[in-house]
Amino acid sequence: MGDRDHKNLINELVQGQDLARQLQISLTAPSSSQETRELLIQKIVATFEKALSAVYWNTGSLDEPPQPAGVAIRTSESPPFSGSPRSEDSDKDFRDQDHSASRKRKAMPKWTRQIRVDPGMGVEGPLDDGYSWRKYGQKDILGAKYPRGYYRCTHKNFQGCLATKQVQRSDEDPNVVEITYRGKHTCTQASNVNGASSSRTQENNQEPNLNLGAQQQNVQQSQELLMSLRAGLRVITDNLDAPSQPSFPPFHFPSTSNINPENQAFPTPMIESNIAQNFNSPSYMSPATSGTTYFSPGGVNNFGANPNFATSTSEINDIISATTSAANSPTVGLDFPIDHFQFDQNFTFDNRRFFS
DNA sequence: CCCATTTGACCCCG
DNA sequence: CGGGGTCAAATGGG
Repeated sequence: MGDRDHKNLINELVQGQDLARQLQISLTAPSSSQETRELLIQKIVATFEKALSAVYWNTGSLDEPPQPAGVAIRTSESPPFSGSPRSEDSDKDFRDQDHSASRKRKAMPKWTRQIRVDPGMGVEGPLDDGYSWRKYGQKDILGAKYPRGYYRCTHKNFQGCLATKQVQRSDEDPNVVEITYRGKHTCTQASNVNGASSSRTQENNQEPNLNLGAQQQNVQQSQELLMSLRAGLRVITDNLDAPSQPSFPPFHFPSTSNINPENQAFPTPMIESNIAQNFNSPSYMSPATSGTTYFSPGGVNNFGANPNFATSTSEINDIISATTSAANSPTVGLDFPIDHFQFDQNFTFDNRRFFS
């Protein structure tokens, strides 16, 4: 798979190296602010995330051939998909699609990682992650003390990005959040950097390596259009949505068929991170204690690091609210400090443990 | 007014 | 059946 993946991997690593150096310099430079450093760190972490995910995807495909899931290749796996267009409205269709979708989902590789969030310093970090997620559910899990939150890529509808993640706080260590990712992001995430007002402008950062194909851009555009159309229309977006394949190298899809880009897994990076939410532990924690954070990598092209937390403040709120809700306190201020997070070393990939 | 989250209902799967 | 995951109407915030 990829050459391209390989390249991306290397690029990420190089990038990370470069960022680390910048950080190094920054540390000795009195002028640099703490903020700057944090930003660098964030970027570095994002870089690692991307690199790791690239590795996961690749290894997954390599190592787990047997697995139907096919990590990387969808072709094999999903039987015949028909196009799955989705129209949001028709439930029926939806459901049917879901079936197929569910299959696909199952097939999709998934990996879990634990992130420890220590309450420590207070930096508020916006937790941004390069991806934006929309929460679509929360459930109490059998043995778990904390509820599990379900998130999916915000762009799912328009770009067909099937990436989802589940966030759950660890029972034993409240500071640890377990995040399970499924599916790869196929969407383009724009990160807008400073934000100017809501610009919809998406700039593209440079990053030569990964540009999305023009097609993707188109996709985005269409997406935007759709967005602009308010709910109400049910457009048949079927055709529109699925976009993504263009730039992916490995295979192209026979164009004729519809689109279902979705399932593929390809090599591209993805990742992200988020926040933990659910904290409602009975035992309430002092504000300081729980933090959740996370960040994540950027989408396909940008590097993730954007400092902004545009992603979803709501998540944060959720967390907070969840946390507090138990206690019943009205929302407290937003932030709590998130300080730093570190990854635990374990990753699991489809049930397998990846590295120590 | 718009939209993400909330939350209970619903569905699928084991 | 029951658990886990998703949907979708209602809710609340900006």
